[in-house]
Amino acid sequence: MTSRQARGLRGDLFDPQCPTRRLLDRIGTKWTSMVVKVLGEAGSEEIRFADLRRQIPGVSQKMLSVTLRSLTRDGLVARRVEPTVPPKVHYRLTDLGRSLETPLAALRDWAETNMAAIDLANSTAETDDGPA
Amino acid sequence: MTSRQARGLRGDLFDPQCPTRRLLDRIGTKWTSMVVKVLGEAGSEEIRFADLRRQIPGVSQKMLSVTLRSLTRDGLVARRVEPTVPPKVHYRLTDLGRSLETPLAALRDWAETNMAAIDLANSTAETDDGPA
DNA sequence: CTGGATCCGAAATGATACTG
DNA sequence: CAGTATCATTTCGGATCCAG
Repeated sequence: MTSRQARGLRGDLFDPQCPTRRLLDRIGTKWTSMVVKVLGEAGSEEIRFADLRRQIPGVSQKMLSVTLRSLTRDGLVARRVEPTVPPKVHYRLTDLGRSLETPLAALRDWAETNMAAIDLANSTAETDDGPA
Repeated sequence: MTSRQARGLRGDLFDPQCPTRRLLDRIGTKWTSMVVKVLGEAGSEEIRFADLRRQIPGVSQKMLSVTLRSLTRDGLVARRVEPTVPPKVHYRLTDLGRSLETPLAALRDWAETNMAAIDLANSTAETDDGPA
């Protein structure tokens, strides 16, 4: 291992170990932000696998499973199994997961405010009919 | 090619009102956040392609080009060409791009604060043994 | 110097079937 | 119901070559 971390590399977005880069790698995956959002809106209430899937249209069983396992491993989501037949598995955000909601909400807010501008920029670039 | 625009038949067709997903698609790509950060730290100063590349260790010429083109098309980055020989191309954040810095900084702050907890959760889960 | 075009391998995603 | 395994497809990222 390098000693770069010990050098106080916190802001170094360029290091593969940079926390921001790694965080973006995680929440940048297709379904993660949606899962966090759905679980976040549920507050401290738990949601079952099937319900979660129903609330995230388009997600496959596999990808939801993969996403949840990743989030659980990261300590952002808590998983509780009811050993019944058939089994029921409940998910909820941990405190750590809930703490992510604030910056994620800021990003969401920015997105909702500015995606229209981005779309406009895209359509403008396509037609290239900017002001003469 | 319109790789991002021409795909809307499956992924986000059901979710046209969630721009967050699309934003994360963009800033989640490997080099975007780095480019935004470098350009952001430069303030309103422009940075040339080669300088940008030098400040982002590991980025290939192609990916920097692709990333910049994407950001430019999105209206987050402004591109100015000096028609000299050899040509010089300068980049800087637009106002829209700079506005993204705030939520991005919030995310960065969260990452720097909490990635250690995520790493801890991971190592705990891996051994499933827990520290005695 | 800039950056587009193309080929290739790796990783993410998705569809389907199967297990406990 | 929840989750895994397998296979096919798509996308991403990197290397290289080529053009203005």
